[in-house]
Amino acid sequence: MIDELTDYGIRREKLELIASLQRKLAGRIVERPPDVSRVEAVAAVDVSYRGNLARSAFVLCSFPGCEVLKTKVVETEVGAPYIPTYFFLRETRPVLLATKGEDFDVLLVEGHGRAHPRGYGLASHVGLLLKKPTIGIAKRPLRGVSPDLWRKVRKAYVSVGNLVDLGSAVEIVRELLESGYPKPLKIADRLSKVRTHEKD
DNA sequence: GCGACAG
DNA sequence: ATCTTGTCGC
Repeated sequence: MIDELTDYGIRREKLELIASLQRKLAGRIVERPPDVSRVEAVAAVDVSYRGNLARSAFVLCSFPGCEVLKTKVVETEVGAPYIPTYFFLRETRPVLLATKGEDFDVLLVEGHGRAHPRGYGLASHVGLLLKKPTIGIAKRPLRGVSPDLWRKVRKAYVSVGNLVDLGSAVEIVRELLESGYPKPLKIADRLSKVRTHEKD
């Protein structure tokens, strides 16, 4: 871990600054119930890694019903290491690249939103940057985070990213479940791991 | 005593 | 996440 930090030039002081930035930006997250009846398209993004390459898959589904309307896969260089609670440093770029130019009402992000030590995970960061409703979906909770900040829906830990409230997030996620996990994310996960290059 | 922690 | 064989458990 410490090697990775030095490799990427991220020192402890730097992380402290980033941590305070997260606490500051957390205050800009808007938690309110969207008009779920007007949600027609839900998107999801997931990222897989191979060496120094990050492969992001974007999936757009109808809502309700969850029929796949569009899929896309893009690749970019990995720019940061994975550090617990600083996951957004590594995955924001790949996620934004995948959603660039796309339209949707709600975005599902693989990772936490407010269910984070500083109330600001990847899903919140992406939601703030895109100014769009985002929901954080994770397979495990982060240590020391209040249970009030997330809801366990089958196999998924759901939390507010931005522009939604927890109740609505849960309501939306419930509609998309397939074997206990949001279908759009399952598809994105699979697509992100699909081979795109002959050399694979 | 160290480390535990989204992907 | 990714690397990787067989193996323990629901």
